[in-house]
Amino acid sequence: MPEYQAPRGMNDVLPEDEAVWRHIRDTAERVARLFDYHRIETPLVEEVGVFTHTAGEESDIVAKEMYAFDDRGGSTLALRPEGTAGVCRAYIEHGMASRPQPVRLFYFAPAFRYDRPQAGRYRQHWQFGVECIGDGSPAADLEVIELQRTLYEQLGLTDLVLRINSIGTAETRSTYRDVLRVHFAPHLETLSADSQRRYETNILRVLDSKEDAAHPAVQNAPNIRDYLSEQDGAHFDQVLALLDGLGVEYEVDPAIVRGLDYYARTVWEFQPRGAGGQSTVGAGGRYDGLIEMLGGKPTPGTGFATGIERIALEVDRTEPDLGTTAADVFTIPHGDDGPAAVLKLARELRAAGVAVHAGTPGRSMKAQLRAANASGARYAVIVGDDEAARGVAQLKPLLGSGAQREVALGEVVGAVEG
RNA sequence: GUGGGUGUCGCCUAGCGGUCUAAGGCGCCAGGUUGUGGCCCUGGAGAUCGGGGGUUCAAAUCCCCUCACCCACCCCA
Repeated sequence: MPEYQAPRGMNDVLPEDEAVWRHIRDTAERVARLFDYHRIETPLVEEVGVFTHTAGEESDIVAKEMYAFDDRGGSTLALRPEGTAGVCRAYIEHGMASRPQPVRLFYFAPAFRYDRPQAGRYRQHWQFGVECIGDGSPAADLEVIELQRTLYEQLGLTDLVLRINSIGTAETRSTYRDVLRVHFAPHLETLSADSQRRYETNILRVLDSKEDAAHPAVQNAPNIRDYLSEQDGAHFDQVLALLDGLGVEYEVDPAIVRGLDYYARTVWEFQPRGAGGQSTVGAGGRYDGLIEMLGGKPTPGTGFATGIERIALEVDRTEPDLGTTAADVFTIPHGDDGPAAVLKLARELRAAGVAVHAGTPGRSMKAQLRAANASGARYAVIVGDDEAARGVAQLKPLLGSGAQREVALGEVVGAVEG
C-alpha cells in the first residue's frame, strides 16, 4: 500500500472518469445558458459566520459536518459545506441588488462535509447549482425546477421522481413545531428512541421516521399545510398549478422538511424512483430570509444544487459509452534524425489544430506501432533517417484498411486534414 | 456519530493454518532476424497477502487493534 492515500471520503477523478464528468459539466453549463444563468465562482472558504448564521447553529452541516479552522491571522474560516450561502454573500458584497432582478447565477464547485463516507456520499463532493435571486414569485420556483428537470432529461436521467413540499416561513414552522410537540407529547413513550431524540432536537424529522412510519401518532400528525399562512398556502398552490400546467409529474411529500434554517416555502428533491438512502440526486428550495440573515436587504431567492458524483453513478448506468478521446496523429520518430524532424512536424500539425501524440524515440518500430494502434489515433506518421534526409514522412492510416503512403513533410498537415 | 461487511501485483481474481521461495487473467515492458500496428506465440518486470501487534513449531489463512472502502442508521448533494 502507498504511504499516502487521498483523505477519507475524498476522491481522485482519473482521466478515464473524466469523460463522464465532462459530459455532465458541459451539459449543465449548456442548460444553464439556455435559461440565461451566468457562472459565478466564489472562494472555497468563507468566514464561518456565512454558514452558521444561515444554515443555523443546530443544523447538521454546521453542528457536526463543517470543516472549520483558524487561519494565521486569527480569522475563523470554513470550507464551504454548500453553495448557496457563499453566492448570496457575493450578491450582497457586489451590490447585485442594483442589477436587473432577478439575478440568475450558477456554479460548479466542490463542497465539503465531514460525515461518514458511503457510495454517493463523500467528504468532498462536487455540486452544480443555480440561484435565482430577487424574484419571490412561484414562477421563479418553477423556472429553477424546470432548469433542473431539463438538465436531468438531457443527461438521460429519466427515472427520477420530484418530491415537493412547502415548509412555510420561519414563523409558521415555529408554530407548527409547537403544534407537533403538543401532538406527540402524550405518545412519547411509545415512539422509538430515535424519535424521542428528534422530539427534542428536530421534531419535524419525527414525521420522517422509518421506524415509526406506522405509528398512529405519526400517521395522524397534523399536516404543515394546515398551518401555512394564507400567502404561503397560495404560493404553494400556484407552484403546484404551474407544475401541472407544464405537465411535470410530482409527489407532494410532507416528509421533506430540509435541515437548513434558511429555507422557506417551497422545498423539493429529485430521487431515482424506488430508491432512498444516499440517492437523492439533487435538491432545492426557496430561501427568502437568507440575504437578510447575511446583512442584506430582505430579498427573495430560490435555487437548487445537484451532486455530480450522484449523477455520475446514474449516468454510468444509463449511458456507458461516452467515447474516449484520442489524438489525431501519433508520431513515430526513428533513427538518429527522426526525432528532430518529428518535433518540427508536430509543431506544424498542432499549429493547424491537429492533436498530436508524441511517440517515444528509441523504441522499436514494432513497439511504437503497437503503441500507436492502442492510442486510438487516426494516423501514424513515421519519420526515420531516410525520411528525414528526403524531407518526407510515411503516413499510415490506423483505423481503416487504407494503405501507407509517402508524403512530403510540408504536406502532412493537408493530408491529415483532408 | 452508531451497528455490520469487505481488504491478495496497476485492475480482476485463486488460495482460507504447513506443499505459498503466493497462482492465473487483463494491463505494462521486451522479443518472434534485418524500420511497420491491430490476432497469435515466448519471455520479463510487478504483491513481504491494507497497516501494526499477538497466538502457533508454522499465518495470506486464527485473534486483537488500526486504516480504507462498502452496507444500514443518521443526514443529505
